Amino acid sequence: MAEDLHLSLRERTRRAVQAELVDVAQRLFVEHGYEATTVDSITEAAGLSKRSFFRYFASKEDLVLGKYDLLGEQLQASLAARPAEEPVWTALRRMFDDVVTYTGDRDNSARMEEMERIVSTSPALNAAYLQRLDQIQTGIATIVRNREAQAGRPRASTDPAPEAIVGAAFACMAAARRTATQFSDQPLDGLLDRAMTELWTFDR
Amino acid sequence: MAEDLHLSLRERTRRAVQAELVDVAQRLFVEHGYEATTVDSITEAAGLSKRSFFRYFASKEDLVLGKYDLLGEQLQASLAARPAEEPVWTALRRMFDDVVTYTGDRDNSARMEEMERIVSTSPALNAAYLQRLDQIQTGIATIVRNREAQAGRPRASTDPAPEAIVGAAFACMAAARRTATQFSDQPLDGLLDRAMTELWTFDR
DNA sequence: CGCGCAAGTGGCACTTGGTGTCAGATTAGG
DNA sequence: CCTAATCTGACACCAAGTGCCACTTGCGCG
Repeated sequence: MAEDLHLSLRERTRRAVQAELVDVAQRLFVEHGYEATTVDSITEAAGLSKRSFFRYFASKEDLVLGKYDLLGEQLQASLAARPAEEPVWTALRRMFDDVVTYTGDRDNSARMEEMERIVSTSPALNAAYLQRLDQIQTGIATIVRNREAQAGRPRASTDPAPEAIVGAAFACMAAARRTATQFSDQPLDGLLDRAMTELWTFDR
Repeated sequence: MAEDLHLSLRERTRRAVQAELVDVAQRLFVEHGYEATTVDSITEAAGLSKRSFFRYFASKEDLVLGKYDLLGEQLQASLAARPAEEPVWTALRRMFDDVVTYTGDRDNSARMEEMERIVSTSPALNAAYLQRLDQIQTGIATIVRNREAQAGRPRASTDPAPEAIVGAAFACMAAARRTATQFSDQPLDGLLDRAMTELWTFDR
């Protein structure tokens, strides 16, 4: 990792410990399941106290879902970088490109799938996951509002449309992801394209 | 309540106790907040043991969110009752009519709003709420699949569109609800109509 | 009517996630 | 090298659940 040379020793060790904890925990989760793996057993396996564990992660969930905070910022940045005159739906589709290529990457996909199975297995984790997705959507929606204003189509604050279309885009993503995990031969980008295109072909 | 005369005494007392617990708990939640209200304080105020509380509700969350299970079945029934030749989007809009009129009812709206504020205030509750919504959507999506097949447009199981459109409809509902709670003068049905109509007017 | 069984209840101990506190070790930086 | 900020482990503590057991209460049945 060459991207954190500028960080202090403390920060580097902190990240190293954090990564190690995620690694150890993930192994245990795969072996025994999320709920059955106690924080104590993780700390024991990693060789630090329970109290210190909660200094690295706010909660057991946070250890699994922490990366999604980063994802949110990444998506926001991607959308903000899109040209203002681009249609909203297209911009949202392009915004997803990062995560699509990331999950398509062979190196990460194995770990990712494991984690995904763990998340979808545990009700508590799944709930927390949906919560984070919801927060991300809220952030994206305000960017869409800005875009609309910038493109000469200002939206009243009583107009639910921006939140609605962002929610629709994420719904397409969720549907595509679920289908992709169920039928592992289907590539995610194709499914996402399909979902986001077919949505408009429904008759109403 | 005249609808449970046929139930046994045990079942009736059970429901009565359950309702009473919800009532007592809600009062405490409003006064002190959800997290700050312990199960012990609820059981103390209601006059039964903690152990029995968990025989009435699987969890503290369940006390607040239990009714959403009912809502899910209700929505499924509403959608299933819609004529098969009706466009999907229209059917989904009509499906929401029940919940719209229910929340518009002056009697329930006060309690409902309180509960909604409690749910949106507590992260844990909010997460569990989203989880339940997600499950409801999954159920609705299979019904949409059946409808499509029945209307002579069978969908392959690798087609993410049904989940996507259901998710889009629920996204509109969520956006409308949020706007409605923020601007209390705006009626929910109008906002929902607006969200579900405007969604298609976005250029792409 | 009363008897026996199923179901409901309370009390208690226990597990697990998570927090407050404090005293001691470690590190940064002048 | 010394001091102040930071990190750590240990311990006590709280709240949400669960398992277990003894006890009571309502229900069906002869």
